[in-house]
Amino acid sequence: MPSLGPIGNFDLVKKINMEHALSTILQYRPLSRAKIASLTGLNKMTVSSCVDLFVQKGFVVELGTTGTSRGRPPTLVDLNEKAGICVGVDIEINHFTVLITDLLGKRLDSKVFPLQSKDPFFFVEKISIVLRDIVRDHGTRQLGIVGVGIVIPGYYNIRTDVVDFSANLQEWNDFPLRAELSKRVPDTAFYINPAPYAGAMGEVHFGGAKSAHHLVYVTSSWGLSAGVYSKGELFTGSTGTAGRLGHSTIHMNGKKCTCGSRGCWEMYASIKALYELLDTTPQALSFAEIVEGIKRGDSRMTSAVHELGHYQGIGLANVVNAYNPKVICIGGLLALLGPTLINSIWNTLREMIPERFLLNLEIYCSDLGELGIAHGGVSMVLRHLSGMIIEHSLLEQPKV
Amino acid sequence: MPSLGPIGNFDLVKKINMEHALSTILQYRPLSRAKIASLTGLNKMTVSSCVDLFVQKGFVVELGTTGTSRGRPPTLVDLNEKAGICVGVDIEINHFTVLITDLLGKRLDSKVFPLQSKDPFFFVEKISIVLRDIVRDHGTRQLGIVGVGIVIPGYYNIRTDVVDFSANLQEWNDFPLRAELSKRVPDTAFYINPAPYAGAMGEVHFGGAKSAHHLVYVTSSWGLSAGVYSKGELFTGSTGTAGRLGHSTIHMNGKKCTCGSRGCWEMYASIKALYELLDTTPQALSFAEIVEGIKRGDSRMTSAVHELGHYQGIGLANVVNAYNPKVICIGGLLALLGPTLINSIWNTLREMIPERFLLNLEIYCSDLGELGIAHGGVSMVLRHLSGMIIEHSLLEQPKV
DNA sequence: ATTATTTAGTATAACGTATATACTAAATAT
DNA sequence: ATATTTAGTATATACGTTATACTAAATAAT
Repeated sequence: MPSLGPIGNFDLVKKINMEHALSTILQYRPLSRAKIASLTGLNKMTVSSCVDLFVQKGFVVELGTTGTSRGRPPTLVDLNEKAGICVGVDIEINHFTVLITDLLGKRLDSKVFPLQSKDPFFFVEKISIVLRDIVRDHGTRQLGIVGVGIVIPGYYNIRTDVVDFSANLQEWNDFPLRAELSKRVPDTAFYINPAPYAGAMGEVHFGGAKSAHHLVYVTSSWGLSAGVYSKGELFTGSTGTAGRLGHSTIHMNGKKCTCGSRGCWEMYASIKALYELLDTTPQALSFAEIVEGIKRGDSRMTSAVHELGHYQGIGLANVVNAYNPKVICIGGLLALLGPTLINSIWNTLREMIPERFLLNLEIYCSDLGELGIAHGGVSMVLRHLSGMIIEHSLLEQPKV
Repeated sequence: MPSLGPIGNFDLVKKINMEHALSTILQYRPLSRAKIASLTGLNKMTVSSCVDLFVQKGFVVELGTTGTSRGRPPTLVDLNEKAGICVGVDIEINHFTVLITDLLGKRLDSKVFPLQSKDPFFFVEKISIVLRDIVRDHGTRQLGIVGVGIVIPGYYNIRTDVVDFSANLQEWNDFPLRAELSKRVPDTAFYINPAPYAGAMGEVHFGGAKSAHHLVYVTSSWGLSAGVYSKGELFTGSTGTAGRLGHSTIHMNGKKCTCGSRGCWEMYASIKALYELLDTTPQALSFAEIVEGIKRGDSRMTSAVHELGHYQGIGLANVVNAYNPKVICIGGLLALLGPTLINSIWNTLREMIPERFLLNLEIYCSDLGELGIAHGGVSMVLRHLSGMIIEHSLLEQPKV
């Protein structure tokens, strides 16, 4: 049975219509009250009462009028993007990145901090200091810190609310990340997701997959894993480890993997595999040099990437079969290989899957760059923006 | 952006609360109005007004009072399961099964019809006659035919509304099944889904996965494919072919498959593969005899099933990684192999996936039997029952 | 220049649903 | 026989949407 949500009453009606009005503003901003009414189907008065409340609380601002057509010129309204800030934190093995944005997701500041220890408490202490500074600097805004999106290099158990890594960073296993953060930085909303989930959300919000209804984002770097976004929300599975594709088998009895199994996709289609194909090491040949070589048309590197693309294609064929996405986005370092990679992926896909099942599919490489995953963290926060604004708007409403 | 649904007004409030009341009746029936109020959080008067409307329209009946506790004895109300009927149609290659149930999904009648031709029009004409008879016999009930759930041996494109098979039954490709059915049997709701999707819904509604939030149902017969049920709804993908796992690669460069690719799961873990392992044919050794042999403890057959289970396990490990389900249900003929199969599946899973990711997982074989898939078709209809009852209840409401 | 027309937005009263309060109904416990 | 408890109903109230009538402010037409 799908859960039924809240019961119907005046509160709910008000909230639903505020949500309609606000979402429309966020999507079409700036626009007039009249436009909101026609877009949403809401009554003019309903729109006015909602918008006026937002304006009164400072979440929405009235811009001037702009008379283009006939009749009384409309008063444009827009989100007050300064009414609060969002924070995205991208944790990697040796460092973490903190990104601060306004309510539109525009970068205000970002900073990289080294992680000298693999102890999760070391990270928690360090980020707490950073966050407390941010709260001090921005806490006076109407909304203060809307939330903090934490992106972790592994999985987070959404049932038990603890970290669920396996191989790398074993020290983090079973660490109650949210609880430890909340203890140190109270009254702050934390949203925690694995990197590929954040990547998917970032692409939908900021990247090339805007408003895609069915997206699979594949982080391809030293490891491989996927974030699945479907019909407006993440597909997490029962505990939050859906999309753990790096260790799915594409070649049983194949190469031994660090995870203990054999023939994992990761062994054939990650950067590690690329270096094996090139029979060299990152020390001898940096990844940037490979990217450069591809652009130059270096034949040895190109053919290695083609072979890598073939293996990527085998795994992505499984992705197509499993999730039937509309869009596949390649993220991580391998995204820099661009069309060279994509082409050979397509070649393999066409060999493996009947044309019929490929008609509705696009594949592209992310171009959000360095801060892409941190922006994904911000998008996890922005997803809750309208709910938070509505909550604040209904707070302390003076009874007449 | 998640779509925002209807705007908030009195109609919506009424519908939401009717939905709460009715769903509670369906789930806890029979029960009193007071109990509905306490379970839903609705006001007593709200519950009364909803229930009274249902009773007046004949969808809900008042049973007698049952005084157990102190105080005025409650009046129990229950769904009037005779207020309409549901139809499930399970199409297979050579025949189709029609199941008629009451509003609780209880079998009223079922019948198997041969399919002498592979022409989809042949099927459509034949089922139309059957359905028109059903309409004639049951059309007078309050709801008439709530809907017809059609289960097809392949995929259905939910974007273009046409059949999307590939290899088997190529004649059906691009056939606009819903349109052709609606043309012949008007004013009837048709719900069309592939067999594994229906299987998943059937298990959630009638089988061993009741109210599971994350289920993957794997039909294992001559082919393999999966239906994914997550958080109260099917995971369909963008066109409706998600879960096409029979042709996902578990052994690249492996056995050539009928689909043109190589190393498909289906080549190693289906009944076809079992017969290859046993080096015999269905003519020489029926599947029923194999099932019998397993129960008897026949060592040759048992070891073949163990090996089959190993290959099933490899594919199911990929299922666990991809979808992170709480429950995996094995359906189709291989479900009859029961614990023998399940045990070796578990052995392989434990070799391939860290214990941490298996803690929240159950695997079982479906025991819904012969009519399981047809019941899945019925569950596709029942999913719309409360909505349909509410719609009918609000129809022709006399204005005061 | 004046008037008609068009579009934006507001004021006000009516509508309809939930809800609180007071009530009746019907049982058991004292 | 009375008090108490629980179920369910009757009635008045509260409140957000909504229809109607209105004001505001622009352009187009005369």
